[in-house]
Amino acid sequence: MSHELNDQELVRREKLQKLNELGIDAYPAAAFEVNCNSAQILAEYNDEEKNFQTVSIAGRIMSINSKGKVTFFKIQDEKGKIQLFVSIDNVCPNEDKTFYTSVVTHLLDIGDFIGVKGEVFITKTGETSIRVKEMTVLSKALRPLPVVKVKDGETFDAFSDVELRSRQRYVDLVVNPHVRETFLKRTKLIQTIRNFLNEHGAIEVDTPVLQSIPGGAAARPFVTHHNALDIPLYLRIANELYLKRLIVGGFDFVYEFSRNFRNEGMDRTHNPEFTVLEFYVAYKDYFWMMDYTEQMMEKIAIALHGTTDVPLGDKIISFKAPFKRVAIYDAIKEITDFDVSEMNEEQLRDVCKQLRIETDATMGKGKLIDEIFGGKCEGNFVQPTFIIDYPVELSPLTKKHRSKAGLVERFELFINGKEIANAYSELNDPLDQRARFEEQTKLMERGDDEAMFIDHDFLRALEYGMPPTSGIGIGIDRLVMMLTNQSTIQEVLLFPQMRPENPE
RNA sequence: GAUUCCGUAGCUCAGCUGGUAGAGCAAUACACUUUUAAUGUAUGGGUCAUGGGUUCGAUUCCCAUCGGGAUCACCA
Repeated sequence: MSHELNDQELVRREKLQKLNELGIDAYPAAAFEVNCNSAQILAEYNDEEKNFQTVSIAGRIMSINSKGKVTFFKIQDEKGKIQLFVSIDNVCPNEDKTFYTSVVTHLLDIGDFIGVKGEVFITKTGETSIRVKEMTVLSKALRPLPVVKVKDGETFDAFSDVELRSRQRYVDLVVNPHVRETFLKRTKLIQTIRNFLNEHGAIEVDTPVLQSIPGGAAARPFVTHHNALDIPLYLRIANELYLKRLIVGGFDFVYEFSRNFRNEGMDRTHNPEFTVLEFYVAYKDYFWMMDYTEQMMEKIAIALHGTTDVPLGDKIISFKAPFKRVAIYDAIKEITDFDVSEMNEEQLRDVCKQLRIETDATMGKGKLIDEIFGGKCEGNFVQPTFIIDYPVELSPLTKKHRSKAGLVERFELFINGKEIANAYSELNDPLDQRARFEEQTKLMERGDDEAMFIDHDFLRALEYGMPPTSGIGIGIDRLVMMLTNQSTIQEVLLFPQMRPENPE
């Protein structure tokens, strides 16, 4: 990709040339030994003890403020920023002052990486700084970085264009500390979950991303083709059926952070590829899973915020366990005043009409209930709430309710009106599972393009016997959104999907 | 997919009812040995997203295309 160079880019290339002429390699091969970082110095420097007198530190130049024979730089390393004090006499102790008058004052730019050695001190204005004795060019930047300035907490000229920020996340991360914070929190969230699961004996596994039957969920898959086998393959929409096969195989507690792919619309809460944590635990039911999920959520909130009260927009979300548990029929009754628990398909259609919910002929009883709940109810559950006991039609992989006819042992966790997790007492009766798949086939014939495919190998596995098991899928991207106070998914994905840029 | 708004310098933005563009930061040059949104003086930088149309003349009005945001629909 080439583009016409603007004036600033031309100047930087000339500077690179001049560095070369001075015998300075702007992209040296040798490692630069670092012995501390900016945050350490700022936190631990003691002006009386005079520690940090032989620091070696590296980073990117974020500002240059030349005052003649003295120049101040701010460099940024992974932990933050620190000021450098570079004076002509410190950096050029001998007769030859070329390094200062050419390199320091003319050939370095905002964005360049440098390494410095020197001693820490406090300037007249009270800023902890490094008095530089040696300076090494580590990498010359050929494009100008956006310059964001901050004073008294107010930000000037913020790099804020969403498209630029998403396409050039590397720039976004360099100049926007809050963006970096968000992604560090994402990592911490995933680590917290992984530790939590591992502490309880869970085994992390990898299952196929390329599947010949895209199962475990209802969604349109991406299709690809395998040349050697000459068969279509699908990018997974879920990994559920594979994890259950592992339960059959005798792993009693398995989990996977699964990148799933769905060929559907994109908006502020949907990206074509997204991350779901699924885990399955043998000999447990959905009640156990609710308890476990609460504990996990509470732990995550504390890990990221130090407290269970987490700000989200103008609300505070309390992740303090236990969470409220509401049966879906009770939720619908409470909010819409309709008792749909005994209704048939026709009556449900009538309710939808009264609630002004659009329906079509392909929708069965379960789907209609789902539409009512999704359209009128789910937005009401701002504080973490388990919605439980769904109609069987909606849940082809879920065990029938132990006491309530027509329902299954399923819950979804809602936070801020959004579905965060979906969990079941897993269906392990192979005959029932076969019947449910056949129901799905009927729905498919009726025109429901979200109905599930039959996976015969999965049925075979169940026929060998799967212990009673509870499993859950948790939308990690959305959970990160909740815990980092972000309203769009692209703010929690390092590289959200975008249309390709026009070739130049 | 539908509706709507947006696209001007490296970044953030002005540009009223049509007369080929401005600011701050960044950049260049000079001055300044403790600055901190440093300061002062001077200077350069733009096919106004792209392609058509209307017009004597379009950054401005109209149409199309490309890219993005928001809202809605579907999905997690």
